[in-house]
Amino acid sequence: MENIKQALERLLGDALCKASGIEDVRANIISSSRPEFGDYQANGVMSVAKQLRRNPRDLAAETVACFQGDPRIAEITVAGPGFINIVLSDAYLARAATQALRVGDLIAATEQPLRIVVDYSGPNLAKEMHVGHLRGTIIGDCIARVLSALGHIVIRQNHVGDWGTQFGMLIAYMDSLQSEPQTATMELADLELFYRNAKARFDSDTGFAELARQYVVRLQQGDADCLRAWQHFIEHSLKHCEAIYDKLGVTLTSDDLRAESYYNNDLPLIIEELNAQGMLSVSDGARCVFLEEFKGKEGAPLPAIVQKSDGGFLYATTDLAALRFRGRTLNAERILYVVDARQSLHFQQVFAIARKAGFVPLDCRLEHIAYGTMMGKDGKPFKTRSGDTVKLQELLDEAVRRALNIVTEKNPELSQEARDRISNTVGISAVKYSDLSKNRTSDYVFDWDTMLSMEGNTAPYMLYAYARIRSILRKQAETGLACNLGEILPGGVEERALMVKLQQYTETLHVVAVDCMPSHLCTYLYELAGTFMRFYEACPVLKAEPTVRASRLSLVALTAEVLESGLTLLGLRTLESM
RNA sequence: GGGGGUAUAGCUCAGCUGGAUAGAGCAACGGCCUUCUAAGCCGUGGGUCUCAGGUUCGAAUCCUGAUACUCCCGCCA
Repeated sequence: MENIKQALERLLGDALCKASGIEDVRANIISSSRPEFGDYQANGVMSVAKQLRRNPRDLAAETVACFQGDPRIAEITVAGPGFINIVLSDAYLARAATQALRVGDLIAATEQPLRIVVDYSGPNLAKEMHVGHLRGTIIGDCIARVLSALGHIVIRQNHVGDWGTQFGMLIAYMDSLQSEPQTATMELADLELFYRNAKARFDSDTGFAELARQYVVRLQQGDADCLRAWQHFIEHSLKHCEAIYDKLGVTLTSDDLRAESYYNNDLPLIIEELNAQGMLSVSDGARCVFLEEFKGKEGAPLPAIVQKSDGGFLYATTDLAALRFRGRTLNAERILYVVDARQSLHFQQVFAIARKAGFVPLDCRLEHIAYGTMMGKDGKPFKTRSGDTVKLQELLDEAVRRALNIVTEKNPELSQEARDRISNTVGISAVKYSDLSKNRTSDYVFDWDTMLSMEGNTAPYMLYAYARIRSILRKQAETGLACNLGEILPGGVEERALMVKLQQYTETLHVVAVDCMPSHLCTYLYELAGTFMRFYEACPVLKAEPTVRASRLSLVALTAEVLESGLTLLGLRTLESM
């Protein structure tokens, strides 16, 4: 269904076409930059006027004259050098809010549902998840939730790293501990330690290193003992991931797993197909694909290596196999790779090769949803003092601990159980929000205080707004007085502002679905919460006279629904009280 | 050497793709709890949008150049 922004774009676009005599011009509608300019403004007239060398104010006036009128619009005026300012009618806003509350469909589904593969999280199972895995996991999860809510068919793919040389080393090490099972179990409990110990042994003990290499070969040849050991290790490591997903509230399940090893048998076929199409070249013994659009130094062609000189395959090969699977078997129409921005060249190459080789249909959209690198406070790539990464588990524990301190300070009367429950939600939400609210594409500075801050533009602010709302509705229920929810009436400025904001929820989600920027949803929800807070300060609900009370209660109920929906799409849990 | 990215308030970041007086939060200062949760609300101060040019009615946004930081560039993922 068309939202108001789309409707304005269409109506004023038509008017602008008539006034200018040009087909296909955009009215360029945005929500107004300042409240005195109305609710929406059209910025498109001026660029068209420029094109036609016409006076922009005259063209704006003509556009308004050509505008056929619409009951949803109360006022439409030309302003400044050629802006068109639009004020929505109070009656329409109240009616739209009433309708949304009554029917409960806050989100207008897309008119063109697509099969969309979202590849995200993809941790390396050789190690424990660290803070660097946070972004991809929660951004991907948010995007998947939003696309799904808009009616797309979303296929989540967790492309975990479970294959390659390091696994030979790890299972060789695990076997070497077989004689002391207790040590093995203990070390496996701390994957990071296990990896470090294995690596140390690998680096210092040449005999062990040789053994590890043999394990890799045996593993790839399908040796049953090796596979069993590998399976054991993978299952163990996956439990770590699942514990994190569970704690984070990420929707990924074991059904979404499609590990690197899944494509193992496809890898030789990829080489064959590329070869059959004449796309392969051999350079220094390695099999490469050279594409014209990628140039290295002095215009020299830039290779993408798909098979090493020793016959081994590389991650480009695996990614090609995954693309082929997604294109041909999953029948994806859009494929999103939520992966670190540093891999952008890699994906450009892989996408180009896959297209040329016909692994994916021509009209399949391939997008690298790149996110920025995590930096230290010094502006250099992030490392702790000891040179390690911060485990994701540690970050989440610290977040919950800090939240508990705050909860205890603010609400000492609450039971231990209640404080634990609240601090768990507040702490985890704060971590997720502080990441989601930043521009996905920029690098970001990892800092405990920023990451775990709970004031201002943070998840706790929005959870607090939500809890206040629930509290009003609870109090109303406690009075035992009947109050018919449903009819929302035009009200004062704060109520009006809230209604305007509420009906912008759908248009926000459509933007997020296109650009895959969860930060836009964060900004919207933050503004919605702020708008509600101002309404809350200015407009008594329960103490208002009956007609106004019923209307305000309905508005409050609708705000609760939108906030709850939006926070859920961000992947945050809500609280009834805090 | 080639290519990509970033540079906005003391700090962390927005800025809807060229629009109106560049916005938030934190930090600082001041005001608001006998009224639905003060994790809140209102107000004050804080800016050469890295620098230098250019394009035009109009630039933080586009183009050119410079500087700083960062990432990637044939057998790791």
